[in-house]
Amino acid sequence: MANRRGRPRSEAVRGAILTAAAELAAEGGPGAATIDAIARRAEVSRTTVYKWWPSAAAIVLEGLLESVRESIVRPPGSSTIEALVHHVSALNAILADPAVGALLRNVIAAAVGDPAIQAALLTQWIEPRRGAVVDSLTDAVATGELSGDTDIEVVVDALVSPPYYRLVFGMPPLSEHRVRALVDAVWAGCS
Amino acid sequence: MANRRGRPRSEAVRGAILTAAAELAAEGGPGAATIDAIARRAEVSRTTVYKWWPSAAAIVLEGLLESVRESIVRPPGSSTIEALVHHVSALNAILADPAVGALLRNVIAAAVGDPAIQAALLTQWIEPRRGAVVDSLTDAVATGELSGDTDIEVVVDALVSPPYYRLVFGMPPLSEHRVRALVDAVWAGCS
Amino acid sequence: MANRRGRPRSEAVRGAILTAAAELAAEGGPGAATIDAIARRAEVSRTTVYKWWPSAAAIVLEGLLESVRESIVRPPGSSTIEALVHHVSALNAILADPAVGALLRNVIAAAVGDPAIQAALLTQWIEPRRGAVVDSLTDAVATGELSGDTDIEVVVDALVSPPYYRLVFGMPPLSEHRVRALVDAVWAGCS
Amino acid sequence: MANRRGRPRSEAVRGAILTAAAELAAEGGPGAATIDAIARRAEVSRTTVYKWWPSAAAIVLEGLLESVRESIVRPPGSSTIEALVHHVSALNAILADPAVGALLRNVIAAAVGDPAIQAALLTQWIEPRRGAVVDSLTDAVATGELSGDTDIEVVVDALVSPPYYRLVFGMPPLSEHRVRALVDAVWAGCS
DNA sequence: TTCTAATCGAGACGGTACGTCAGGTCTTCTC
DNA sequence: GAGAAGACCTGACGTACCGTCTCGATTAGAA
Repeated sequence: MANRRGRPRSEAVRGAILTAAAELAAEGGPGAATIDAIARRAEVSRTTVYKWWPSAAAIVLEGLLESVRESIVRPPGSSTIEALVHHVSALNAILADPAVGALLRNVIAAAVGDPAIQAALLTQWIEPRRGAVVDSLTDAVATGELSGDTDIEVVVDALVSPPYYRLVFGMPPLSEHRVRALVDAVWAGCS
Repeated sequence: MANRRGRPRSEAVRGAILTAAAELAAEGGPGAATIDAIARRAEVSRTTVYKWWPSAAAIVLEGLLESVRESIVRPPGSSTIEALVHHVSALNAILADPAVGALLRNVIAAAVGDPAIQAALLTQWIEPRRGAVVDSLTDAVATGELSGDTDIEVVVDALVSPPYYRLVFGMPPLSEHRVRALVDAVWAGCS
Repeated sequence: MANRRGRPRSEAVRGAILTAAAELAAEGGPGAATIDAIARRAEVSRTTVYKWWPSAAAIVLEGLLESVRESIVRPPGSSTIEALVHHVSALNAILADPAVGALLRNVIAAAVGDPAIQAALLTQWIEPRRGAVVDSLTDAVATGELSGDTDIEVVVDALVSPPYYRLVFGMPPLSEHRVRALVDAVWAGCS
Repeated sequence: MANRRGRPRSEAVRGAILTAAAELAAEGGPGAATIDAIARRAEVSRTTVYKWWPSAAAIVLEGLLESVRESIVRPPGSSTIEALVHHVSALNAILADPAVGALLRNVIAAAVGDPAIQAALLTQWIEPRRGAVVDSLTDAVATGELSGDTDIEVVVDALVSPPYYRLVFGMPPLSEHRVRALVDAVWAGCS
């Protein structure tokens, strides 16, 4: 396997940029996380930033995805309803976290009007998470827990959209108790 | 009756600005609806725009609110479930409308990082609509259709957030049939 | 003689405007004496100002001319040299006065690039004063005090330009003693 | 020898800006030489102009100083009076030149109300020129040509201020013959 | 070791939009 | 008809950030 020639990319620089972007986005909103400001805070040349990312939002998104890489695991040996509660609860906790929530809001704002961010957000954030819920529900249909003519997409929507909705509009996040109530109601309604 | 002094505000100018902002936001996203561009398209002086609105997003929001002023009416003589279907269906239709949906996405993006827009969006758009649903559900509790310990906020969230979720992330809107399935499931789950 | 119709022009308004303009010009230089600022300080409508003067500099000039209307009188029974000293000394005193000097500097700055101000400044300020000196020198030629081939314009220039020069470039004004030395030298040189 | 890092400053850009400013100031007066107009005519970005100069007048002044860098040389082997005639004549010629005269008028106008321009004008234009005349006169005192109690400042004022005076008030410039007469008269008056 | 290719840093430059200010014009009402 | 009040347009202001560019300095593997 051939090693590249030339000076290798500095991991320290990459990390400093991701950190700086995350801090700025969390503190001052999308207006603060400009490429200029990121470069200044990371003590890095603007040129270097432009070399690796196309926009400030792309940096924030990359940091966001890196910080929440795990967490789509279904607890082994759990019932369907428990798996759903687990998933929605975890999602809700992530979005309610002030740091992560602020980052995601910034990325969502940037996705409007930047198709690249939009696509990355969809394929790298939304779809994996939906997929996990879809899997749980598909299993439930297979075992007969759920009727075969259940519209799974609708159920997923009802389960996962409330946390996003509250985040996006700046409403207080759902409590653990309400998450439980939400999943119970939806589950009861379709089983 | 006291007549105002000075030259009266031109309604033509206001209309041209709202229209221009709506067109730009629908066409090119939040990046396109700058105050400069709005003033140019409306053939109006930039200073005039600044005199009446604090930001481009405020213009878009005002136009949006003006264009969907009605539409929170509960059809008379309807059952609770019918009223809910009516409401969610209407909401979904509004958000699925390419023009209105694009405008709202822009406003949502602007609300991140602009507390004034955020507050206006919440009090003038979100809350009235939630209120209508809350009313229907409160009536249902009063008539015994719904159990007294139902958490109404949770039910509202489950009903109204999916259309926003799909709009925000650029997913295809819910079909009429799926709206019906959503309301049925949630209703069944909590009654 | 028929009286004019309509409301007569308010003398109070005119005075307030002239005063405000003079104060602003003296305090903050030409940048401060804008029509907006003058109208604000005089507590007068901008429209009214525009109705009577074409520019801020015109107001300052009018106030300036009004404040130094007299002062071109030759002391009776004086010799030519005494008359010259009197004139240059008076001119120097006027220009050295902080208030008047500041106003004149403003008007001079405005005259560059405003032909109307330029013409008014020349005919209403410069020429009357030069005329007085020219008269004294012409008399001196007539009485034989001065040679007939003296170039009077040159002598006038040498006498009156230093105070303006020092005002325009912000140099300290001539002392009374130096004014005397100046007139003596020029007089000695041409007689 | 240390080489500079970064992209070197474009001399072409600097020259284009100075030229454009000079042309605009000469043509249209101080109102025409705005930074916007200069940038447009020089086909240069406005931000670049702001990077190097604080105001339009500073550009005009820099161009002016550059265009008349030489010209304070005393002709070798000349008598004092010849040196004075040479200097005043050269000064008068410069100020009478339509291009240079217009530029200087603009700068003078800008110096009122801009202390930085005022100071630069004084130290970089006025004082070097006065200094040359002062030197000639000091020499003359040393050689006994001039009395020791001559007030040199006064003599300098009498010699150099007339050309400025005529320029500033838009009067026709002195002819060569009148310059000679001026220097002769002042010299005769103090020797 | 030297060459070579890449990263990284510094800074100039052309742009676009920002929000503000002043100059003017016009319209309406009041004295 | 004078004056007040205020809407509107024009155009320049100075700033911030964008993205591109041209350099020099640094750091490695490859020749």
